[in-house]
Amino acid sequence: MSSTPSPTSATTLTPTTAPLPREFYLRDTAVVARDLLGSMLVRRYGGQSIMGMIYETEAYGHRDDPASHAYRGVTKRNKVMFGRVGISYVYFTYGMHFCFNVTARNPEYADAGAVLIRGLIPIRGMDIIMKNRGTTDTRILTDGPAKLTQALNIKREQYGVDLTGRGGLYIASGDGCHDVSSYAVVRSPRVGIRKATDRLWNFKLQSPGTRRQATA
DNA sequence: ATGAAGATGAACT
DNA sequence: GTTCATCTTCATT
Repeated sequence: MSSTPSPTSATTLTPTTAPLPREFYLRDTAVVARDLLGSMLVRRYGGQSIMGMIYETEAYGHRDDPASHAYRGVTKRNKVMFGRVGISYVYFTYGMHFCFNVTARNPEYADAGAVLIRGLIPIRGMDIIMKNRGTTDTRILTDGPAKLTQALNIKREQYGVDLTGRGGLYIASGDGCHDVSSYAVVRSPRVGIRKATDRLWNFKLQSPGTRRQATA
């Protein structure tokens, strides 16, 4: 990923920290995924504050989406995908990694759905992020779904957390931080899955002036 | 009880 | 581009 927005360009202004309201997540999951680009993931614990701007997301649907955890119906793991929207869905994968999603769906036709957060640009709490990640290489701090959970200390305890309040973990509007409208949004097939590759449900912000990459 | 796949990352060639 | 570290979840026996 050579064309992601740079950390320095996003830290020029102070962002708002107002949580996105519940209604934000009561829309088509893919629309929510796209609209989350440019918003802020906020983490507070131990008296410290970490914030990152979301630049890559992925939508996962309900029973009609064979790539989704919700495809085969409710299980102990995925039950929050069928509950209230705006809730944290954290799951463990590959024996060592956590991934972070926010539940979202249009209740008119979907009974489940979630948006996987795949990439952040660090905005605040760089020292804590580096400590949590065990590296000072700013290029690789939060550029993957499991890297960002490690960077923000998101684990099983954050399963089911309400992301619409000012708690220890929430998502805020990015208003005032960065003019996202100046970025292109690139749509691609979802990463690491082999089903439903015709759905372009991976969304990425791309810096202005960067050539759009071919996406099969 | 058991097995296979998996929404991954790091290190290496 | 390849390999491996490593284990939960779910489906099947």
